[in-house]
Amino acid sequence: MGRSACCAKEGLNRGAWTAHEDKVLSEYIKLHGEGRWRNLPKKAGLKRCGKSCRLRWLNYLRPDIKRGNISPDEEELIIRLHKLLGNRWSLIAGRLPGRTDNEIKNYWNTNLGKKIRDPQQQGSASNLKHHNKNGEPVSKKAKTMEDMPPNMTSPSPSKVSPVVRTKAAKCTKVFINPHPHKPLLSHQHCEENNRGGLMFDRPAGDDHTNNGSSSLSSFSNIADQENSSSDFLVDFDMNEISLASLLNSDFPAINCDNADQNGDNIFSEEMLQHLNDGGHDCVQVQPNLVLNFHSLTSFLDGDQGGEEWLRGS
DNA sequence: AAGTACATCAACCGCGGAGTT
DNA sequence: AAACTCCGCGGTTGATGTACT
Repeated sequence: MGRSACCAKEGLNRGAWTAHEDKVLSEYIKLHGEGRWRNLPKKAGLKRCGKSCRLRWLNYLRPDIKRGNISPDEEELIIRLHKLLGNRWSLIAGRLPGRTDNEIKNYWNTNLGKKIRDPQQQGSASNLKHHNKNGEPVSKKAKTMEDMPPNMTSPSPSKVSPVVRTKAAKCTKVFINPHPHKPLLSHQHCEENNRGGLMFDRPAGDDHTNNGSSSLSSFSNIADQENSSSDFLVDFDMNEISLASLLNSDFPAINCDNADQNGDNIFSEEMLQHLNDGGHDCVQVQPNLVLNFHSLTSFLDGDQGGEEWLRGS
């Protein structure tokens, strides 16, 4: 059936994107929004295929991209979601705000896959890259922020090409917030993307620009504020959702005041029963049902609940 | 210092599904 | 219903960076 041959056209640029191309694409999408990828390059004046533009935007240029280290919580969630979903990277990425399917796929292939295959390796996979001759783990990226160049965008003297190298600065320090309810300048404090901009946490309640991804932003806000803590609570605030919507949602409304401190159950017994009955397209979720991060992973990790739930969708 | 091996990740490729004509 | 277009996904590749010898 009619396959798109856009990438096969001759005369189109391929390979690494230049800063100029990035700028053109970003500005076009800011003005006209995402979508209509096939016609986008022509209208934007880019010599790229639509697919390439889409990929560049989704994986790199999108403003809500979170770059830098995968946190231990994220890592744990990826592992559990992968156990449940397999290589459905886009679904897994949907559960990790700011992360792209490509990034998670790469992270899995380079770190977690090995870790899973070799369960003897304990601890964060990112610390298990290399071993010296004494068998001690040596992180290939074992640079502290002090070691980072002042500006990651500065091309090395030998590289004056306009091609953008899209390496994110990685942070190897862990900040523990002794006051978990105070806003925390967490790991993002030391993240730096290749465009040279430091990413700072937004003040609580600061309604930053979000181009229609409010639920994502809500989740990100909480994640930003309590990122290092594994016990942030996420609160469902909806009356009726479909399974697919739930799976693809980002657990939008946050209400920590109503959090069940035990946080053991994501869903009520009634709801789980409902889910396990199968054949239902929709479930009723009680308002203010409390979800905690570990509960989500526990649920997904369960023998029945998560899998049944997904099968139902 | 140079060469080699390995790790990382952005980008490409091909396919299938959904939507439209 | 068939033909077609567009989009998104997952697998793979290749350029680059880093560690080791």
